[in-house]
Amino acid sequence: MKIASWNVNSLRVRVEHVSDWLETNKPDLLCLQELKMVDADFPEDVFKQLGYHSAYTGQKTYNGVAILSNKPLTNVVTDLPNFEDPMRRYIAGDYPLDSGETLRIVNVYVPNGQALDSDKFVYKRAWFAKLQNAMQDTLSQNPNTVLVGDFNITPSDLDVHDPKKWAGSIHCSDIERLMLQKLMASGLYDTYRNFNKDGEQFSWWDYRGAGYRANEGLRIDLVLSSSAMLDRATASSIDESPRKLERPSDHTPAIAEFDC
DNA sequence: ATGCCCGAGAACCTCGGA
Repeated sequence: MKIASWNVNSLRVRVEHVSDWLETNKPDLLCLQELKMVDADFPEDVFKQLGYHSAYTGQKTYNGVAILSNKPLTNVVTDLPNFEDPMRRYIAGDYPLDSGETLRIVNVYVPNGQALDSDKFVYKRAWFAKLQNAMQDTLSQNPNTVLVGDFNITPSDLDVHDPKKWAGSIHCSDIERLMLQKLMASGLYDTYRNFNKDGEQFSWWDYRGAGYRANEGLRIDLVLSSSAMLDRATASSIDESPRKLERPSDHTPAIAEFDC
């Protein structure tokens, strides 16, 4: 099966890109972030015509996450457990595997944080701490777990186009990388890095300046697999092709494939 | 250079993104 994560930076603007990508790549699960729309505007019918069920939680202007699936999800949760938050950044559900087992899929849009001395960074840390707690529970209850999303953290300098320029900055700071390592220490593995030990590929490029043209990117969109799912992983990649389209999202899909 | 570009929403500018 194929699982992908894509921050679309407005689903209203990108709905054709997403539809085309679904038709070409036929993922079993496509997790979206930054819908930037209320639930009433979600283009459920567009995806239904392509054979996809939709689970989503949106809001006006900002944030918003969705899971498109070729089989309906059950036990959908749209709030990060034990965290009061109007920002729509978390959605999870159970996906039925062919074997009869269940996969718990969790899709997150981690707060950006803006700068290490910002109030928004306080929020990022608090949000992430709750995610870590939630994932410990999720993993203890579901051996087959995959956590995907826009983490707004580069796991290491390999994931940064210019580590010197970004050193200590938001998305690349030691404190954020320790947060991510602590989360992963509960039993989650960077699936892309498992298959690409020293590959330097990015999933986001700034719209500004040379941006994509100069490959000035970061790898911040991740597919994290539980141990049981990593054992069944067969490939992981980043598909740059949507970033080359006209009026693209600044992110492009991160993908993992599993033998189940 | 707290800049560059983009999207949303409300007005032709501000906020947030990363």
